[in-house]
Amino acid sequence: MSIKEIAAKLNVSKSTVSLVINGKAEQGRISEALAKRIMDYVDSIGYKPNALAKSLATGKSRTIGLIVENIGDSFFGPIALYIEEYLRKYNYHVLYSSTLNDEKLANTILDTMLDKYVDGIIMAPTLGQEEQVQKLIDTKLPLVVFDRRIPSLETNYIGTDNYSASKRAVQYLFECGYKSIGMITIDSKQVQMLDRLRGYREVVDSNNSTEDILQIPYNLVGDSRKAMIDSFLSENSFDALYFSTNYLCVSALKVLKANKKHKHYGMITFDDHEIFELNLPTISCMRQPIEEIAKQIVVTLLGQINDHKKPFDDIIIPSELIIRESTQ
Amino acid sequence: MSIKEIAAKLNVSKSTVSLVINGKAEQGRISEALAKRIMDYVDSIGYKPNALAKSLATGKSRTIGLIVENIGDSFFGPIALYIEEYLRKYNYHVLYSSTLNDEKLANTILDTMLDKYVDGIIMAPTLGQEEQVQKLIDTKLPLVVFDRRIPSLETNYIGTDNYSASKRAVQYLFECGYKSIGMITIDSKQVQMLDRLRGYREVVDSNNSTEDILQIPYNLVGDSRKAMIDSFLSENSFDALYFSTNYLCVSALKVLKANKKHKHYGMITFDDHEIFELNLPTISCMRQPIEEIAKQIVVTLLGQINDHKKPFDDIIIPSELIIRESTQ
DNA sequence: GTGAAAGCGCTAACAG
DNA sequence: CTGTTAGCGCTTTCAC
Repeated sequence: MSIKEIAAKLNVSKSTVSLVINGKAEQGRISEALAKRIMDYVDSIGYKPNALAKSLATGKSRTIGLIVENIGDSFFGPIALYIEEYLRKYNYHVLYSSTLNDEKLANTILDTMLDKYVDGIIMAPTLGQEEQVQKLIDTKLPLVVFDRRIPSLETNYIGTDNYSASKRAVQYLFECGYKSIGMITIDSKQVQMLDRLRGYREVVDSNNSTEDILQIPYNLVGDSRKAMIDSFLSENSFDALYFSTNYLCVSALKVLKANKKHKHYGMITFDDHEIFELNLPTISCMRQPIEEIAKQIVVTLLGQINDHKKPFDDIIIPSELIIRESTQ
Repeated sequence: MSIKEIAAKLNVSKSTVSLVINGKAEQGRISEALAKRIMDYVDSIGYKPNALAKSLATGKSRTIGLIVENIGDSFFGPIALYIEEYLRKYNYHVLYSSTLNDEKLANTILDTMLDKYVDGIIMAPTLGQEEQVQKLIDTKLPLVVFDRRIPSLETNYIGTDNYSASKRAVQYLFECGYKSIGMITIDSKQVQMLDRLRGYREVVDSNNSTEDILQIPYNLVGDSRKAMIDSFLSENSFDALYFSTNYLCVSALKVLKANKKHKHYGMITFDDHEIFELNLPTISCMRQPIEEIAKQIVVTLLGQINDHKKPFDDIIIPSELIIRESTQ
């Protein structure tokens, strides 16, 4: 049933029906009686406007594009859930895509989202997307970048305090009495990873200790990754480990479990994981407040949508040190 | 830039441009020279058609609605990732929503997806959605139900062999020499849970053992759930435990870790979880082949989209018994 | 107070 | 071979 048919049925014009349906009866100076008659009929047949036609006419789709690295992982999955929940409150829907850190794919995704006329985009960009994202910014489409900043770009950003949280984590290891701390991270130019690395270096230096860093290629997974970690542990003699992200720590736990020759290390990692509460020992970490991040993302995006000239936000939400058994 | 402007610029008509752009130059009997001239221009200005307008005109949105319980969890997250990847190959996009098992919310979500004119829906229904889903089926919109079947409905379904996999799991515990097996499950009418329960009961009976079942309310989480498990363990004297799903097992592991008075149980659970490989002991499970499930969902949905009269599929993908240390 | 009409950008039948 | 035309369903301005 379309607005046209309703109009025909009621012997009024399309525009009258449209105005009433959209609560603009007053402004359209429709008589109360007519408005009620229309509303009653509309309700009785359970009419639903065609969102597509509406979007085409208004230029607003009430859909937000969400581009993450991997919707199935323990960081982006929950983030996506919260984002969806907050957006729903404002009657927005979510079109999502995972880039799997593939720059080409990420750009294709961005293009198709623009085709679909989303009202805004939330993204954790991959490396090498500067140019595309700059173009996106130039279109003035409301945009929020999160998790991984692209330093050269001026836009809204929400993320955690990677550098200082990293410092706090490593400093805490020293305070626990560990003398020599190895770091395992991803061999990536992603800013948040570089910041975490920088934090580690500074604290190690200021404690007059020596750096021991293992950088693992991003796409090296499974056994090859474990093998790298295994030999890193064998060839060095630190007494504690710091991981730049949770899945590296999980890999290391698997290595430690499989190869009993390794000693016990003090351990702390960036990002929490359900495993860390159950492992023996339980694992200390710097936890990002995921729900808060999601909330700020939505608030910032809606702010931009409602006022295109709003100055960009740059919101840093501190991570929290969760102390468990691995740092005792 | 719109098709109209291109037409004006090139002094041809809109329809000519439209045909060429959609690769229908031949069928529209456009001269090769003209087609090339149009394509060259279109490429040079990087023209992108407005997907909204196209959808309105064709009635196809190339968007699929995905409705799950929780996009952030360890089952639906990865499923969503794979579904998206397969769908992308066919140039479809995904509009997703999490129901959090709330029937009202689930129905609202369904409604708004229909408004957006999705070309098909993939859903794991909540309880109490029979009526709504039946209406959906009546609309003939391509639909695939997965994970949780609604027995009264005739439509496409993809899921695992809950009943027989459950039997295999429990039987395996008996074969390992355990005599008395407790089951911890969700107090839910969801078919897959009932099937798993039924599998347990039958095997326990056929082994002349006794049933010991703890049914936990779905929305009881955190400490209250753990408390229930704790007292269940204290009040009974089985030597092995069977869990109907992974997060219940995770809760139990936390209880066992916290309360050292409990003995060691043989354990097996439905659904794998990254934790199970790392726990001490590692946990045996029945693993659902997530990628295969996602693939079949997409294949089935696309089949239905391409041929509305295709008979419904009902595909059961067997789960796999993963034997680890907890059953030794 | 109400309705006619133009327009959002595209498709597709049909006429030349 | 190519262009005209009439929609898709809705919004919104402006004239009556």
